[in-house]
Amino acid sequence: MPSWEFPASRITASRMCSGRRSARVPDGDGWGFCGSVVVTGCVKELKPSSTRRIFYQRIRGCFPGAGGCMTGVVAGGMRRTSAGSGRKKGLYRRSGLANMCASMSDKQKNAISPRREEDFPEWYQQVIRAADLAENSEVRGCMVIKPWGYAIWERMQGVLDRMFKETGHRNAYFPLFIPLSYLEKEAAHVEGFAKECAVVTHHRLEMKDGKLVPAGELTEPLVVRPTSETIIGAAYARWVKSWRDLPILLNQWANVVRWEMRPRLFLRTAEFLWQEGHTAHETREEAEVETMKMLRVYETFAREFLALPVLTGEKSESERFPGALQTYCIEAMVQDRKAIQAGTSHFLGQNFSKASGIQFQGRDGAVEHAWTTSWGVSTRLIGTLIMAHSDDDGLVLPPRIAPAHVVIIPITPKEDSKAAVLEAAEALAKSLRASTFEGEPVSVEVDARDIGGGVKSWEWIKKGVPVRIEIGPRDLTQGTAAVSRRDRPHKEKDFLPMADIPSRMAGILDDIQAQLLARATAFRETHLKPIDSKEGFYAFFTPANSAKPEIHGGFALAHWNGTPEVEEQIKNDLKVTIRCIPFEESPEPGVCPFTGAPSRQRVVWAKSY
RNA sequence: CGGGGUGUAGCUUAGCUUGGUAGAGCGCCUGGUUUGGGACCAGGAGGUCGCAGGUUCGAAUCCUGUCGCCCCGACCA
Repeated sequence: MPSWEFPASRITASRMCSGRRSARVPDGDGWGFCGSVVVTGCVKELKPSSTRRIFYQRIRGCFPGAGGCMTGVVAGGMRRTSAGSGRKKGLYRRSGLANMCASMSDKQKNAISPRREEDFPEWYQQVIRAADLAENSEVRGCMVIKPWGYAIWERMQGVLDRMFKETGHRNAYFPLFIPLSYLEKEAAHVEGFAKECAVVTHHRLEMKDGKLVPAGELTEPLVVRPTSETIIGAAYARWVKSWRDLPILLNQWANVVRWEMRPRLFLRTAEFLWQEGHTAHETREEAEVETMKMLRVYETFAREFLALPVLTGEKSESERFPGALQTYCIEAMVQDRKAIQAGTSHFLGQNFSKASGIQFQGRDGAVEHAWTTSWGVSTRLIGTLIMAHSDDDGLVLPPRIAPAHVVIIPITPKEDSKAAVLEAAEALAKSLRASTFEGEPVSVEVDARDIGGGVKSWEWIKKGVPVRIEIGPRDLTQGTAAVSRRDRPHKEKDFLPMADIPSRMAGILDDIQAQLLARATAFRETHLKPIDSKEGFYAFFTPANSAKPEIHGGFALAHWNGTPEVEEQIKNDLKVTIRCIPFEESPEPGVCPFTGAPSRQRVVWAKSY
């Protein structure tokens, strides 16, 4: 086996025009390498104006024993060999080529390639793939949520559902299809959702020339729900007659469809899973209290279970839910310092009750419109979780939301001790399951598959299981087991007395949970900055390398004159928006750095998902 | 919708300029050796080269059309 030497520092990740993951090296010759590197096509022109045409060239080397292929891009002199109309295969051909090879001494240090700082969006996709959470479906924008990903969602559902019940809500289910006319009822709502609706126009298929074609056109098209305010509003209108019928406090777990232009797994998909709470109240105050109460539920859930410190506040007018009077949000910062709206709670006023005719006779006998709210979180929380905590070895799950707390990996190098090791592993699993964490039995997986121990460990690292326990023959004689934590470097392991492990597990899990929250909080604090000048603001949000922006920026706390025009300008200039107007006990007045106009308080600005 | 790319096995892809039996690595299967951190050896399965026409004795390769996907923009609680 040859050894692989390469100046790894000179490779940086680059998103090529083909969209494939690559590595980039400076052009030049003479980088020695040994082994087979397969050169494929040219993908990007480097210096079109140079006398010698230089291109980045995508290369791919397959290295025996590397456990995978390496991709890279190398610059070399290229020539264009053919052109013409139509599809061009083999447009570019290799003529000169700088030698290159990826550093194999650097291989497998991390499970995920590229690393976060190299290419955050690509890293995100690779984490999902490595942890086996989900994959893209054949229908653009839709995803298949695989068992491990769905298990996380089920955990979220379980906790949230309990919290909703504790706050007096019950579950119900409303139809997927909404009559087109319902959506027309609320003007702002139409405006907000019309552009991304899937519409059902037929109810039958007929065979024509061997092809199935839609037939049986509907008299009124049906919209696949992008959200359910209108159809639930229609039901509430039927149900509410008297003030005694109020409040109605319902939630539904459902899928919704919004035809997104640019889907990303979990973050923005055409179809996604969520819960939507819809309540109707007798008074404005009651509805406002409800809106805020559910925001607090989300905030608590994010902090206590997902280990996500979230900012809470109100959305500016331009970010408000279409049809709402006020939209409140929880806003998280993820590791590329961007903001992500992780949940929203809307005070809808009487807009929807007027649109749907939710009327009741009040205590004074007068007919009034109900006051409604809606609030929701979605599978986007999974994406948020991934981007907030995961590292270059894959997913990192907070124990309180992890589908499994512990995985036990029996190490069975010798046939004669194998049975004893497996038995010990099962015994430990049993006693662990008898112990509790947060009032629930500790959930344990025993991975007894007959494959290499290293492979097995890495699989669970990538899946983000909080605690791994290895048990081998040596442990049997010593009465110990090797305990590793996902929040610590993967090589680190504590040999704990096996008998102590069940009683200590809850403490370990608690500590991991706390560490993740502390880490995420410290990260956010580091990248949350008060900014008072326009120059400082623009500098904060301008990457040093505009061609391939590095991770930069964060949350800027800046004053604002309160007008949408300023927001619009900033958005156009920097792609930065107001994420929320934080709730302030005592707002600090100041001066809008963009206009010089007076400002009531600082607001949170950031780039966002 | 505009601009730019791309399509060969589950994944990453070679082959195309110059037409002649479709190759590789990873992954997968089988057997053996292994196993305390991403194993090795041997054997094996897997491809109507996106689709449809055309040129040709012969097309992954040339031509025409078409579809999908990716990136940038527009758009987006």
